[in-house]
Amino acid sequence: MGRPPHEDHARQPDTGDLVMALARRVRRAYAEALSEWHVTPSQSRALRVLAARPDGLRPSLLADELRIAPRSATEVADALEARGWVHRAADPTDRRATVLTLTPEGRELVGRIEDVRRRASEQVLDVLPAAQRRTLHEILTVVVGEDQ
Amino acid sequence: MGRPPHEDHARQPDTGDLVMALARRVRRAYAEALSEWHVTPSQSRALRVLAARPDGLRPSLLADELRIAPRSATEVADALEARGWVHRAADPTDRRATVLTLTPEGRELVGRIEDVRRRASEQVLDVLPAAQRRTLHEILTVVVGEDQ
DNA sequence: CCTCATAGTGAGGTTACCTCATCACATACC
DNA sequence: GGTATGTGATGAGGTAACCTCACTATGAGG
Repeated sequence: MGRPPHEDHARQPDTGDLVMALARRVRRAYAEALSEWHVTPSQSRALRVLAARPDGLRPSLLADELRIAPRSATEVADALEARGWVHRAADPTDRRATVLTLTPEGRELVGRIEDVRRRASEQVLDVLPAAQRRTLHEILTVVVGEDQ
Repeated sequence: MGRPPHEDHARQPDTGDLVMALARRVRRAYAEALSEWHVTPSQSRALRVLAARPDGLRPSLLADELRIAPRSATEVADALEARGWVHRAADPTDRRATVLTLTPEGRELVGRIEDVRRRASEQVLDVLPAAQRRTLHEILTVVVGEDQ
């Protein structure tokens, strides 16, 4: 009963490996850029989501977007509020709920971070000629574009 | 003093974003596969490194390969030893040092995991036609191939 | 042999998550 | 309109996977 391919550890990385390796690099470059403003990666993700929702959103919805537990979204919101980047307001339509909005300082920061982040990922992809970079972008759009 | 592009939150994700999103998927698929054997991702990374070094290696070198602190490599080794997948032996050439080697069970497990892992990443990339998948692989090889 | 570097590890901390329990409020039902 | 049941946020407490710092045992060079 054969399962032969165990033996060959002639390790040619598969595409999944490569994706992971590249992601690690982007993450590193990004995190380094972020550390300048003392923003953790998880905070920056939340800031991005909030920036995309100018009307604000509830912690529970933030949790959905970040794909984390509601309780964890509260935590991220705590941190961002403590830094003065988000504001908690009572939801007028539901007195249990809270609405998170970026403060002006938060919005300002998101703008700066966004620039830096983009630059970080460009830097990693710089080794590619423009045509390949475009191709990569297209292909990735297809893969990621599936379901949401 | 212009910094105009802050305004356009017409969020077209950049390539870095896409890479991260894809990596998240591969990671998810992989982690799910791993959970079947109750192996954590960090353990699986260490197992892979050990499998590539049949002569065994010291915790400090494992740390280098995994790009984590030496102390953390000790921890991973502890966990793997407790599960019976690696063995700690005294280094005959240096009495301070330890050599980590996979046990037969460990080697067996690595083989199985490797199969599953490959399958998981294939599953994510399945949406691509073969030609694009090949192109993706090539491009990623270029980007990642730079310095190790 | 004495100093200094190195290998591994104990102690204790951090980040970013988690679950479970609790409380206030909302909604549905009779 | 009161009661059951659900939902939003959060307190309490836990975990994985890292980290730094301090310590011990050993090695290596002058």
